[in-house]
Amino acid sequence: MIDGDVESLNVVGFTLMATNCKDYDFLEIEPHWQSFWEQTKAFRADNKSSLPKYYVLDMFPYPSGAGLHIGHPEGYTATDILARYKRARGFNVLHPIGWDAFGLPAEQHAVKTGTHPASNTQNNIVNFRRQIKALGFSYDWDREVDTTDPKYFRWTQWIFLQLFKKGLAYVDERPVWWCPELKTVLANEEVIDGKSEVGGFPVERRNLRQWVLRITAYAEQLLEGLKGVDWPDSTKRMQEAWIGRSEGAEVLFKLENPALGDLKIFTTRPDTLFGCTYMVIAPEHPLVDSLTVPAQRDAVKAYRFKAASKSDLERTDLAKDKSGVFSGSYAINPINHEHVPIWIADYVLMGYGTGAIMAVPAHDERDHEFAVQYQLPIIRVIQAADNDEKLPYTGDGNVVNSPGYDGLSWPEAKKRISADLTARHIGKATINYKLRDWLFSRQRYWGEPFPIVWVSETDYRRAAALRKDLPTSPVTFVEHGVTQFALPVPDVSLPLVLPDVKSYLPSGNGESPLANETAWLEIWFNVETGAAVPATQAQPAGEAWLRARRETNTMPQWAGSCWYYLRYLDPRNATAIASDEALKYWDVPDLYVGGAEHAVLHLLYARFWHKVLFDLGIVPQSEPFKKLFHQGIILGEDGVKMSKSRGNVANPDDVISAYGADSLRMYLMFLGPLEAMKPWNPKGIEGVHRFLRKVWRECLNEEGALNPRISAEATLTADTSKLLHETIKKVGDDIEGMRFNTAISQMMILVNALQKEPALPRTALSDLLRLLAPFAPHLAEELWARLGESGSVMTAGWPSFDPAKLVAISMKIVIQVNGKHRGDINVPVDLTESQLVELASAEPRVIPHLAGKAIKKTIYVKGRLINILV
RNA sequence: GCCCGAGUGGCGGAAUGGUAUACGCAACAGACUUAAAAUCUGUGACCUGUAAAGGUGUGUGGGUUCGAGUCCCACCUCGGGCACCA
Repeated sequence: MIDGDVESLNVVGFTLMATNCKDYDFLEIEPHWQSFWEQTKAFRADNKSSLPKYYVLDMFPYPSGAGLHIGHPEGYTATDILARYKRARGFNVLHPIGWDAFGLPAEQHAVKTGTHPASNTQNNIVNFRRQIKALGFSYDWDREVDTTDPKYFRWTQWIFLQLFKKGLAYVDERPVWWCPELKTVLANEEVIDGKSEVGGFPVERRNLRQWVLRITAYAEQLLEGLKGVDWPDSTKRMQEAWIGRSEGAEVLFKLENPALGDLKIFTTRPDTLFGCTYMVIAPEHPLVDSLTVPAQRDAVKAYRFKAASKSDLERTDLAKDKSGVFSGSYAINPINHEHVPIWIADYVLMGYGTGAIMAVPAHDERDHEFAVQYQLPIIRVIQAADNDEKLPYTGDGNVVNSPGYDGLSWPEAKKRISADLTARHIGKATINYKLRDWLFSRQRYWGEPFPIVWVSETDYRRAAALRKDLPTSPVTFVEHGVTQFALPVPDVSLPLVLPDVKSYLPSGNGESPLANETAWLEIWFNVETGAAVPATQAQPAGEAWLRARRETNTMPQWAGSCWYYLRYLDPRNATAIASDEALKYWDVPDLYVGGAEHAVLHLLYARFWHKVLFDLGIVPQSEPFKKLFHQGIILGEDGVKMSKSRGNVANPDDVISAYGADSLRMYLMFLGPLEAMKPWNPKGIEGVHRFLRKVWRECLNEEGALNPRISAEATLTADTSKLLHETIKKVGDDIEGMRFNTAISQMMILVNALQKEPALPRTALSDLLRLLAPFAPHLAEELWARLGESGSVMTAGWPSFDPAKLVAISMKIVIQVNGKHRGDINVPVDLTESQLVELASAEPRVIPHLAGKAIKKTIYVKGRLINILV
């Protein structure tokens, strides 16, 4: 439907029209109201509004062929309740959905069937959309995004170009899984026990040309930014551990052979420098060859070969046994001029620090294990406070055996030694991170193509003269001895779409299927317009035309999901990722709900991109997700993770046809705390379904007409009236605190009480339906209309409670004697403590416990309990 | 190994340091019905006791407190994350 058509629907007439079913026929009611919401565009969010805004975001799904998993509606129901609640509270709510639709399964499907992954993806999206709409979620469907839509990924490519121009993207050789039999690169999940998932062929590590993003440049900011966000502590800690900041020092060790220069090491414990008895360098360290003496050459060569053939996984699997080989060379400890042997061992990683360490076996467990195995000396330099003689000792203590520093506490010694090394120009305090740069390319078809072409050095110079937007230092890669230069396509030529290919199989030489599309690949390229013609044709006339080869890598699935929350703000904008006004008005999501499995990667990558966009002045804030919440996993009936092979999968479609979407929504929320892991119980849904039917019967009689107990003049009994106000308060508080299970319990308690009322005021039911509407919106709409209320229940606002009604005239006081429960009494609220003690002491159950004893002390907790100590 | 989180009826779970087991499921008994379904009412931790009542109970053992499921210490079990990070 096109904007503006809404008027012609005669919205008012439609609104008042409920179904006329006699009993709770959810199969008729739910589609009816879904189509009402859709046709009236009831959930459209306006980018201009005087209302306060509320942006609530779901992690958008990957539209798999299996359809919606029961875990999807769990989180989606939670955010939908909040969205509907906030609307009722007068907020302009943005609640969008979309599809994270690039990815491996669609590509594998294409390889198998030969059909374009786009068509399979679209089929899956149609199915997902149908399922999500059947749940009655209040998404603004005008803002739907699809990461595989060129109008969307145009901006994914554009953001990549901003990173590229800022010097945050580069090309390097990186190891990937390679299957010689299949002649293809495999993803981690396609490798099972060292064999390919398809066919079970052996796989190996092989270096291939990859795009890498310099996320390490943002390590400090990514760490710093965590302090200000409202996230689960465990997630923050995981990101902190992933970034892995550690403070220490780089120290230069001179080598015995001065011609070889210095060996630079990183240590977090410069205070233990006197305890260094040997050095270790990684097998990949550039100095390995020159440090290896002739007598050790064969042993080192064999060791290096063994280490190289090990995957990262194997290297860490073998973590228990230390292995290594002596190089034959020595380094000189700069602080005491001792000569220490240099070993080569794979427990030192080239990718961390400097790939070389000073080993202090007395105070490091790994060094100690290694030293024991190879009989290397061990020197204690930290004395344990309790004189613990056991080594290795990694606790606190004072420095010993360190002339000039003895007696200092280790942090003090660390400071002093670092300073002394700095002064002598043989070391300096440094910070290291575990965080690695982000491998950002895949040798696949179904991903965003890189908006990059490769040209010769001469052509790059010509391009640089015509273009002002190239990075300060060019990105290059040496292939077959020739240096290639990466040239970005002009922004105006985006999107760079995927060409159709004859086969979705990889090229066979480690490149994506795109490498086989010669006409697309080898081109004459216009550096100013981005236009291209196949290189087989004659070179077009003009300065701007260069000979180029397109980049054949595509981007990983993360790319599209790194910024989708921004696109929702202004999804049809053709000139920017979103307008400045939209970015300012909606700001970042007020709440982001999704699985904890994304605690590190997605959330870290998206934060990285956001910070880059912030530095470029494109977004107005430095963190994308203010508040984050993880929903727990829903397990199968057997208490085990749902999986097809176990046959314990619950299908939302089946549940909807048996009980309705409202029951499913209610049950998912009633199951337990949203963040908890909980088993699915098909019987349990009966309970919430009965509750909804009970609500129906409170409103309507068996003929579907108004329940005769309802009238405008009726009043509730005092207790139920108080309960109604308590419920209004509690449901609101619980929704804000995301405690949906207890909100539902409270509504059940209220309805149980209403059932016992002789007469029902219409206002009480109107309040109840407004409380229920975020949870069971279809039923609430239907009953709202049939109760004769005007408009949609969603526009009726949130009911308010009267604090005065919450105050009781009498109170129940629990009596304790010596902390033990001995009954309770109902007393007026204005009773004093001494009056209360007097009354309590006279209670038949209490008397025997006080008999013959003097009251020593009484403790009165106002309105709750009196504890008498004897 | 290290870092988190969690252990409460037959089950899912509830409980600002203040009546442990709300709400729901399952079960049992009863009402309505020719019958069933639906609906309604009631029962429900353990030990002693006819009962009234008393005692014991939130993974185990200690502690703080007038009072602990809740706070502190140690341990056990389960779940999640990380894993030679110098």
